[in-house]
Amino acid sequence: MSAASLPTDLAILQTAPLFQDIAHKDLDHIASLARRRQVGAGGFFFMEGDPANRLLLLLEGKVKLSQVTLDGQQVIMGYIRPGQDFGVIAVLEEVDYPVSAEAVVDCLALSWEQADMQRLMDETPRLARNALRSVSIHMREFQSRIRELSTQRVERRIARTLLRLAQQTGRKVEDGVLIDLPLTRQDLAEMTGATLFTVSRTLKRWEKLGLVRSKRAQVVIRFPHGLVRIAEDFPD
Amino acid sequence: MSAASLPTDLAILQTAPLFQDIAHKDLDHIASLARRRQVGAGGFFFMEGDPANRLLLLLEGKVKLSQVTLDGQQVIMGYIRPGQDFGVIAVLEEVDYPVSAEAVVDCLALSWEQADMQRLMDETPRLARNALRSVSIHMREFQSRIRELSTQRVERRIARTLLRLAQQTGRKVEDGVLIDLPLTRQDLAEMTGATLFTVSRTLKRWEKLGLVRSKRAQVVIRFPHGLVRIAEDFPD
DNA sequence: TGCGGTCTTTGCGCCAGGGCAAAGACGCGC
DNA sequence: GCGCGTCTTTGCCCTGGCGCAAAGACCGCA
Repeated sequence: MSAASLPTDLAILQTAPLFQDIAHKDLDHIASLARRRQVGAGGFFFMEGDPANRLLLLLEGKVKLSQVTLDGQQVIMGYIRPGQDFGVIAVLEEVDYPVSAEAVVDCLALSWEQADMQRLMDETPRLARNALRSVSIHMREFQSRIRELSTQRVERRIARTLLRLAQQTGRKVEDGVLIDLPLTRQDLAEMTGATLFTVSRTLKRWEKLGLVRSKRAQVVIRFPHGLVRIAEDFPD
Repeated sequence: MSAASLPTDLAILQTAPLFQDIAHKDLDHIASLARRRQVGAGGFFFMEGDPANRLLLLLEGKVKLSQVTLDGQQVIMGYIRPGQDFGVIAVLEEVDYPVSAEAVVDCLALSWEQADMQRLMDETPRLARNALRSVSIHMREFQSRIRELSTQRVERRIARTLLRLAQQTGRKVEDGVLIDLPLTRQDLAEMTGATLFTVSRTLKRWEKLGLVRSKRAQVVIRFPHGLVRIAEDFPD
């Protein structure tokens, strides 16, 4: 199951924020401790509530992090793209994953066992600091979402969410920026604290205004400035 | 301005989660690098947007962490109580504090400079891990709030918030649990994503049911179970 | 090429909770 | 003990967005 790292792995490790400024030879050692794991679209790397014992780094694909409420509603906490780490919480003992990690397309990831990663961090303090940065960045984003959910109305939140997604996983296409994820109305609703219906109506309205173009599970932003205007915090 | 650590400081450091499992002599060294800072009620330890260059540990008092939206609305991200750290983000270079830290009563804190704390973490890996845990705990709480804001209605969110506050800063009094903070309706609104008015109406309703007792800037929970019932996630 | 499952749209009704105004109530400082 | 500023309550109106139902649209698969 586990394998010696391939050259490609090392190349990605070098660009991953988690391993920023780590010496080349250390990186080699780190890579040798990793295990590769492939998960098909729809599969899970781990589930909310599982004991957190492995830290992961995505090499290929897209991973959705989400929680489920007791009455079954899903809430999407974010998406992970190649080069990003997830499950960092696994460095701490005695904790469970607070989210589920689902492959939304076919995925490939590296993973490290808790004890190994702890040892690595002890030997390479810079690694610990990088992990702290990774978590802090997520925290910032969560703070923004709390602020938005507390103070802004749905239309604005949807606009902001689309812009954020465009920035993170956007891909230039002929007539705009394609959000390069299978993204249903339902998904958008679960990211914005709205309902599927409201999202659908909102996108339709924007489509008529020429701001976006959308199909089944796909959104293209044609006129980002229009969305920015809607998303702006300024009182108009 | 800076001073040799007092015996009392050491005592608190030993109980602080940030310094859990740190050897006694290391703690001594850590304490010697700390600076003490006193801030009166209403004053600020730092403001949102300031360059984050000091990590703090609260010794006495209560600190409110909040953000302000561009149009001036405040959102409360949480309260810090003695023994807890804040501004941990200051370990990272080139970042600003994402929140403001206001003393809601007279406060006393220790603080460490960025460079010192980085060095300490390099020397004492356990310290880095503790910092990671501190941030992770906040992150969990933020995830909960996002989930709540996305899926639950106001009454429930207020109930949950009161229960959380009671657990964190509650003090047993004759007829229930006093939330030991100056806590206005406005504050509660800023923690729950509601309006001052809705909070006021809700508390009044609960007061009539005998669940709480409240005065100007003060709430006492008289029948926690009642609030729990309201806060439960179960579909009734 | 047709079938079934998933995703999307749209109409209609409804109500939780926001916004505003105005009148208390409290408590601190002088 | 008075006065003022802050906090709280309450009434009234209004609407954004949810809930539901039902009909389409799209896509992959056999």
